Amino acid sequence: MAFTPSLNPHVSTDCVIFGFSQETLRLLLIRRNIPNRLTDVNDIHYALPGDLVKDDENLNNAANRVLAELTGLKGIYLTQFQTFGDPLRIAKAKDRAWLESVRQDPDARVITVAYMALIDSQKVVLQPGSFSQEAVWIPIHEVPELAFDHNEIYEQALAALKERIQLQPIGFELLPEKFTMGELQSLYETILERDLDKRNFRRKMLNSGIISPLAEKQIGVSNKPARFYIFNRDFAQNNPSAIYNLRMDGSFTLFN
Amino acid sequence: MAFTPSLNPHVSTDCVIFGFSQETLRLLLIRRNIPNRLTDVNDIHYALPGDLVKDDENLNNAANRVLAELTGLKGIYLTQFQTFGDPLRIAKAKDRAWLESVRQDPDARVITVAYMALIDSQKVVLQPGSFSQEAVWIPIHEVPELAFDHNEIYEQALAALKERIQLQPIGFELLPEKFTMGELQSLYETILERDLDKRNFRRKMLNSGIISPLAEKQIGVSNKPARFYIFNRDFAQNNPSAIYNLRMDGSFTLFN
DNA sequence: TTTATTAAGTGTATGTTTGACACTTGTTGT
DNA sequence: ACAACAAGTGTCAAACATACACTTAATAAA
Repeated sequence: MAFTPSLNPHVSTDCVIFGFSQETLRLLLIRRNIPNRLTDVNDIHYALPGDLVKDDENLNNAANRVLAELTGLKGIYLTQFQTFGDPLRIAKAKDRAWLESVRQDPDARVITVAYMALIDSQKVVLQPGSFSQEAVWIPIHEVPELAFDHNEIYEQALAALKERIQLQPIGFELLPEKFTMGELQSLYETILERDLDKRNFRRKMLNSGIISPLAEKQIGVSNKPARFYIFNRDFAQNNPSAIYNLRMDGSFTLFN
Repeated sequence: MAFTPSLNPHVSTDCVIFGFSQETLRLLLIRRNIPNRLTDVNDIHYALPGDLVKDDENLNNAANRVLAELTGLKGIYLTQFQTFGDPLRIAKAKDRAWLESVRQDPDARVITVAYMALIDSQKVVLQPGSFSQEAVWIPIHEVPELAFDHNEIYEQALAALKERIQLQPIGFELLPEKFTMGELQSLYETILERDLDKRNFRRKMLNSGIISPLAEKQIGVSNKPARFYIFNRDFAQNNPSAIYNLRMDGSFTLFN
């Protein structure tokens, strides 16, 4: 029986992984050193971490596998946000030489399911990369030109993050267990790209019940030590919109 | 050169198409009459409309094509909301007999990019179906058991609709050009599954600037005729959160 | 022609939340 | 001691949310 080769596309996942440190939102990227045949100088290629989805693997598992291989972490906040499938999204790639060196068919169509991950970057010990790969944290305002359509994917992820943080208490995923009010506010200000009033922010957060103060305070800082707080994960799950001042009838308000 | 058959999955789009008529939110489904080999009685199978993505087609185009073939409509509100890719989502299908009758490899993996469409159901003249297919509007509370994992997809779509209508002025996509305040409120009440106060609803909608009153009123109704309003599409695009009482600093409130 | 029925349309008073704003506190470093 | 630094705190006015009931305009029925 004649077998007609399948024209089915490949399916991959790409992970847009956000971290937050030193008052800066950062992106975890893969860096490759690739010899450029023309210039004989090593080009540096950055890309979102990702991989083909395996035959027996569902999409979430594929994304979790990519994340775990890279960071060694499991149980991270990871959510699908959009699927990209332009027929030419791979063929249009600028680093075509590299593509040809890596794949049998550089023109093959690849549809990618993009995920957004939020991690406490302090937890991450970047894993030694397979191949000549290396993972690096890049501040979001310094993201270079990426492979394929990864710049677009990243931009969509950032937009999705900005939107979702206004609806769900996901900011805490980017902070350590114990955090100060200042860190929390700085995180929100960074993502939302605007200043928030310290007293109003504090009032809303505390009134919401979504965080609890600890007795513990900072030590060794050369100013008044800040109190630590923890995120009430259970409370948040039972009161999905708590931080947004949920009213009795379901409406709510966002932060000022 | 030996050719290894590709194990790549198929990729399809499925469309969850919502309409609103007679105070009821409805779903546009495909109905097939399939002879059941065992019972020799025709089974009725319902499914979400969908199709494989063609080689040269991007995902949005594929979804738009499915929608246009079914309804004859273009330029409809259509948005990707989630991708489903469990390896067994097709193989687990209950109507396996049908699957075997239709496809070479009933076990082949299919990853589907699900879209949500909102249409003014008055505009739709359902197209004569190809094959023994027929499109039908089913009230959302009467949705039967669907093919594959389509019940799950539909439920996710409904949840996404409920969430998005609280953030974006998309409800108008389900209404005719000219609508009454009562129709609009009824639509919101249906989707949000709760009653809204007539006076407060009216005040918020009008203050928002997102709709404008027309001189025209209902005729032939056996009660005080309602005024018609139109959706200010341009205004809404320039003021994305207008209906939610956007404050000067970006925060907003939802309907009460 | 009167009366009933139906849904549209309208205003106000009270409580809550927001938004704007500046000084004091507690720690380390000099 | 004191300088530097970020943490932490309270109030008032304006805007908004919530709750609530009667009048109006059309047709249908008597």
